[in-house]
Amino acid sequence: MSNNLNFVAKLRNSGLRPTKQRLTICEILFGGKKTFHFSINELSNIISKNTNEKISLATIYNTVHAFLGKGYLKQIAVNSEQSYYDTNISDHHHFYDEDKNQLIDIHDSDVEPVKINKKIPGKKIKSIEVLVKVQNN
Amino acid sequence: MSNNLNFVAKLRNSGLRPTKQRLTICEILFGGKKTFHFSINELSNIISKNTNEKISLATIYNTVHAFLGKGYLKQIAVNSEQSYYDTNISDHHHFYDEDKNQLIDIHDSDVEPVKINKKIPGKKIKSIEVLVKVQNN
DNA sequence: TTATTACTTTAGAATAGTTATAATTTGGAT
DNA sequence: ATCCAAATTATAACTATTCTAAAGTAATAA
Repeated sequence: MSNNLNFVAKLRNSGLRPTKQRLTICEILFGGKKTFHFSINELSNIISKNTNEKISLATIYNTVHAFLGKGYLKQIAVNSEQSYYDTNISDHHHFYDEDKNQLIDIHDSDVEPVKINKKIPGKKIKSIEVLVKVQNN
Repeated sequence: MSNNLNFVAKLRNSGLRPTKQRLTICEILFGGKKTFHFSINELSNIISKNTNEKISLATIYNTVHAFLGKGYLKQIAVNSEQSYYDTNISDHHHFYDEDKNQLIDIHDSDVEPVKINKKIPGKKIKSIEVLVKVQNN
């Protein structure tokens, strides 16, 4: 609850009304010390467990999409039946544990910068994502 | 049709019965000079257009999964409503054109090798995929 | 305040990709 | 030719996501 005013400002600054639902979701996504990865379903469960409020799935989808659009979240490319998001929007990459279906950060210091020596005419690079799939050995 | 015997051998070697459907799909996937990317839906359309046979969707899914499991295909990590596969199983990476929903190869010579200086205990690296998202500028 | 308006939330329907089911067919060994 | 396990098939079921239209709420101006 402590960051509430910050979140109100954050939302207002980006043209999003600070509704109760959005503030609750902000608190969960950005109110902790650590960043984390989540799917819509996982976020929904976190909301249920940590609050008394009930936020509809539609709103969760809407909010996550809005936050994505504003750059407050990053979407992570994994092959999975569900989409994964990251509250850590800084440049970094991921391990994907195929046994546990779990994402793990690779700190930027642990990867040599990826250099692409090719361009596509008329296109600009929006993001570079490295996914390292791992499995039990 | 020329490669038919090769495909029969290829399938037999991996413990898959060389059925008519699988041979047809082999011909389409591996019979051309160029490798390519496809979704299940696209593959289904290619089959319809290029052959007189009708292969059920279930079989297409089954076959693609079987080929994936045998390492004859690679799955590409993209955020999309559908899964993408690649007949080029060599190490290489991709551009993803978000405007056209289209994958484009990045030849290995166009990327510095990605070096990961971190390990996960008990896990081995299965693949390293770089996805460069591009959009119109 | 209150009224107005545009934005949000919501439940539930609709959609799309994928997987499961159960019956039929087929390949390959005997 | 016969038999059995494997493969194919149509279709049902499932799951993630998006859409819809109605009801609620925040911001603004009077």
